[in-house]
Amino acid sequence: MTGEPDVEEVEASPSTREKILDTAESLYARFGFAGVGMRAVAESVGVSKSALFHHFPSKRELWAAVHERCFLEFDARLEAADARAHNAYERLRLFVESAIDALVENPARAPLLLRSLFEVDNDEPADQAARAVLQRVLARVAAGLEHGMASGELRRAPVQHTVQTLIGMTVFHFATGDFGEELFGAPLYSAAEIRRRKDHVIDFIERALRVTTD
Amino acid sequence: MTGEPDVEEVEASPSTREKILDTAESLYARFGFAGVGMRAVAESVGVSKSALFHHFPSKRELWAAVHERCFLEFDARLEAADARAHNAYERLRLFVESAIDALVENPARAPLLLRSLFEVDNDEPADQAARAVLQRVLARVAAGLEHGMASGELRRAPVQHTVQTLIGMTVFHFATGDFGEELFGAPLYSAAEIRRRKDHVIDFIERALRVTTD
DNA sequence: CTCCCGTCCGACCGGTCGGTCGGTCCGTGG
DNA sequence: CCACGGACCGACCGACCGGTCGGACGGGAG
Repeated sequence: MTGEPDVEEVEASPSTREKILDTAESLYARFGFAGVGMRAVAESVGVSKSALFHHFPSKRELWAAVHERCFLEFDARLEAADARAHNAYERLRLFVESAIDALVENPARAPLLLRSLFEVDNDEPADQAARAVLQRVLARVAAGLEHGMASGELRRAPVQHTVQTLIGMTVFHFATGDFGEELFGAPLYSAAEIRRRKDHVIDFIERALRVTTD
Repeated sequence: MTGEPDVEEVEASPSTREKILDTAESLYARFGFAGVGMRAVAESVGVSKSALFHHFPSKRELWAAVHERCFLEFDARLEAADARAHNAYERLRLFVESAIDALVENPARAPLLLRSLFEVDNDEPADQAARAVLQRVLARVAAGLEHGMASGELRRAPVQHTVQTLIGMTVFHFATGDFGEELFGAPLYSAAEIRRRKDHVIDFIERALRVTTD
């Protein structure tokens, strides 16, 4: 239980395993856990189903691995933003910008993250590690908000509700792929539309949360 | 009363069909289309699978019927709110309150609505009717925002982005069932937490969108 | 009474699901 | 040279999938 025989990533075959994760990521993002069979993943990667089970012991663990990798990337972005910020409001702004950057860099991430937030896969032991990373990400955002409110830089508001609102404004928006494009009549992930989303979110949270001292 | 003109629904068997819709609604909300088999629905309702196919010709049409019923209820709420409002900001506030009321009345509605917004089931002919109702709901919200901005009651902002934000603040929040309760440490659907959510959303949109004339 | 029709059922169909198994191929170390 | 182990494959398993079919049951109309 403490430490597995083989150390972390052996990195012996970066190709196949990573390709499986990439492929499964986009498939799970589009169709969800139940909507994607191991055969579909294998065929899409270009390997046999047996090879897939050679790299991941079960479907659930593949799902969990995909999520954990996604959350880790997300966490790294927010951590960098955290360190770069000089005050609470700037931290909040950087959180939003880098979260959207991370979401936009890989269009599968938003739907994937959204699914993990509202689908009832929890209490699954295989997902535990990924859940832990996700909790870390959310705790970082909550801590940023709490600190800003305590110091008077941000308006006092229920922290968890604000976290939920921030997720809704960022993750949800970029998760509405086809529907969103139909609503906007333009590609959701174009540079112009991304910039507009960032500006809108930042404008919203500035008016709603920032305490103007000048 | 003897020979009634059977224009309305025959309503001969309100029991079974409605029970199927209710059961399928909560199952689809939790596990999605691919995650719920017809056997599971039938067993949960307490009828045979054949009876299920007697009332709905296919799984896809059951899915569509569940969604259409949900969206129609939603649309009725927003229509009532629309008629009750005396100005643009009050309309917006009533939209939020009645949307949350509709979401809270049946905990399956938020996840169901969320799924239909970001899952790629569109271009399915069976879902067309439900999609149309959904479009009507969104058009109503967009029209309310546009009218308010044109009359100067609301701050100018990209309408579609604001619609997305409103959905994110309401639907997404109540769709995060288990996860949300874990985050809040309290039942998401308790009266107190619902009130808090309403207050938070209304506070947010007031600061971000309302033009104060006084 | 018979006939019909809506409601519901058990049994069954071809196909797909996650997962297993035996075995092949190949690079590496002794 | 051979032995070994990781990567990979085709064939297969029982369970389950959406959907069909023939018939049972019961109440209302002729």
